[in-house]
Parts: sequence; C-alpha cells; structure tokens
Amino acid sequence: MGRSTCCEKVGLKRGKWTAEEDEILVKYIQANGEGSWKSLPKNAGLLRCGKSCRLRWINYLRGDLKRGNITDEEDEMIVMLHKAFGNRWSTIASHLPGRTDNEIKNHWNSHLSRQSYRFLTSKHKAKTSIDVSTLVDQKKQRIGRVSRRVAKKYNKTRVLNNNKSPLSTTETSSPPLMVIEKQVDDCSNVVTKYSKENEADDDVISDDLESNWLMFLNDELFNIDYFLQDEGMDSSGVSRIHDEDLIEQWLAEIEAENINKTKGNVDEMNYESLSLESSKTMEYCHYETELDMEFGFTGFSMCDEEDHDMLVSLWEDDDPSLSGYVKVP
DNA sequence: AAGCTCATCAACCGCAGCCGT
DNA sequence: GACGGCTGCGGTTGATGAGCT
Repeated sequence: MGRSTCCEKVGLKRGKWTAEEDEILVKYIQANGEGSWKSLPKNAGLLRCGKSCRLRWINYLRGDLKRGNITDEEDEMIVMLHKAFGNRWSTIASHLPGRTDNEIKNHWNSHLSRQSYRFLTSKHKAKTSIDVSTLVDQKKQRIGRVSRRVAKKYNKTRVLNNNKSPLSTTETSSPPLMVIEKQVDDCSNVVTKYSKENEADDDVISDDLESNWLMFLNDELFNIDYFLQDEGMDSSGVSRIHDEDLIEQWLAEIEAENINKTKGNVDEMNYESLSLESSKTMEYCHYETELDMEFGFTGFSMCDEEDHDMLVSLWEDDDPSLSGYVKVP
C-alpha cells in the first residue's frame, strides 16, 4: 500500500524559483492550461515536483493576482471573514479577488493576529464595544508575538533541561508538555503583555521564560483559559460565535460603523461589500455548526450568487424542513 | 560598522478529501 | 467497499532584509 509521496525529491530542485523556471512554467500553462500538476513538470521540462509548480503558479505567476500591500479595506474584510470562517484561508481568499490564501495567511500571522489579540484583550478588560477599525490601524508595531527565534531558544533550552523539567508529565498533573508549548505559542502575545505589565524589556521575556517559566506558564495559562472561555474561542484564539445576541450586537455595530464611514465621504464602493442587513442575516443564522455559520454569513453581500446558491442547496439538503425558510437576496 | 534580533514572505510538508478503478 | 493517485489546504520553516543596539 503506502501513500505515493508527491514530494519524492530524487533529482528534483527545491528552494527559490529562478526567472528561467518561471518563464518555462508560464509558457507551458499558457499553452496547455492549468491542471495535471503531477505530469506538468516532466512535460514542461522542469526539475520540480508538481506541487511546487502548482504553488508557484497559484501564489505568484497567475495573471490575475493583485500586487502590492493589502489595503485597509482588505484588512477589515480579512478580520471579519476570519471571525466567520476561522483559519479557512482558501475560503477567505475566495472573497478577496487577486489575493491568495498563502498571502492572506502570512498577512494574518504577521499583522492581524496580534492586532486582533490585543484588541480582544483590551475588550476583555474594559468591555468596550467592538470597533473593527481599531484592528487595522495598529500597524508595524514591533511588540507582539514572541518571535520563533525566541521560542526556539526557549524550546531548545527546555529540551536540554528536559529531565529536570518541573512540568514533566510524569511528575505533575499539568497538561502534557507539547500541549503547553502549543498553547503558549498560539497565545504568545500574552508574553508581551506580561512583560509590559512588569516593566520588563524584550530580553527579560526570554529570561523569564527560561528561568521562571513554570510560574509564568501557570499564570498565563490561567489567564488564557479564562479569556478564551469568556470570548467563546478555541485554543488558537479563533472566535466561535455561539451566542445569537452577541453576533446580533456585533453585526449591528459593524453596520452602524459602515453607515458612519459612508457619511464620512468614504468611497462607498469600497465598503459595499461590507454592507449588510442585520435582520435578514440573523434570519438565516444558526450557529450550531460550521456549515450553519457559513450560511448565516450569506447575509453579507461579500457572498456571491454562486456561493449563495450552493449554500442554499446545502442548507436544504441538510434540513428539508427549512427549505421554505430560505430567501434569496 | 558590525552583530544581533525580528518581521515578512516564499516555499515546503503532511494530511485529508475526492475520484477513478 | 477498498485501494491508490491526485489535488488542495493549512501549518510550518527557512531565507532575507530592515531595524536596533
């Protein structure tokens, strides 16, 4: 049996693509069309695996890609779509023409996730209303996640000292080692918050992690757990909305904000995709499953007709009793 | 100026789902 | 239904350049 590895790299090139390789790939796809990625490299004369060719084409060489920085409007879309869909980057990308899932994923991980976390943390503390615009205005701030480098250093030290680890799973009732590492990585903005509150600099963050990490983890895991439970989030910090009152309030605030933006002489076309009718949206909404949530968000005009038809079809198949309930916008 | 740290992004990897046999 | 191949997706990594000390 055994799965065929598409990535058997015998004699195949890896790493950065050269201009010559790009040219060969573009010419081949222009002549023969996309698809058949497995056989494409051989037919085109490229020493790459099919996956690599596909990725290069989709993320970089495709003609319909939008170049340049992600705009504030796109930022807002990404934040909202991420709230609805979680880390389903291809779904999010499908609503942002010219942007790839990889691009959006990178953008989220490097820009928006920490903004979202900071925003939500402050919301948690102050119970302020949701203001999406505050998420996308906080740019280029070096504070935020603990870098992978610091995490690596931390983890390396952990591995070296593993036998002495006070959190060894055989010695305490704490969660298994890997779980703790994952949680800290996912919620590593908390590290910065911890540091700032204690007036420590960046160097002290890693020192804390390495020397006092047990106390630190207990403290932070308690905070994270409390925060995520209160916000209805999963362990990756993705909001899963189960409370209809909460989402109604959220939608109403976004709608009100968009009205204000329009009044403020903002280009209405830019915000057209963000407009929605809360009552209609709520009428569609059920929040039990991911499918329901997707359908619920068809109230957004960001969902095109084809998507809508598909979701209506899925909805009706899933529960025939609801077929008369569905309205086509 | 040099070395270090960090953010960014292109690319890779592994897995899951789909489809044909 | 089982199997195997292909494709697409999401998580992760590594290279690189910018900023900082």
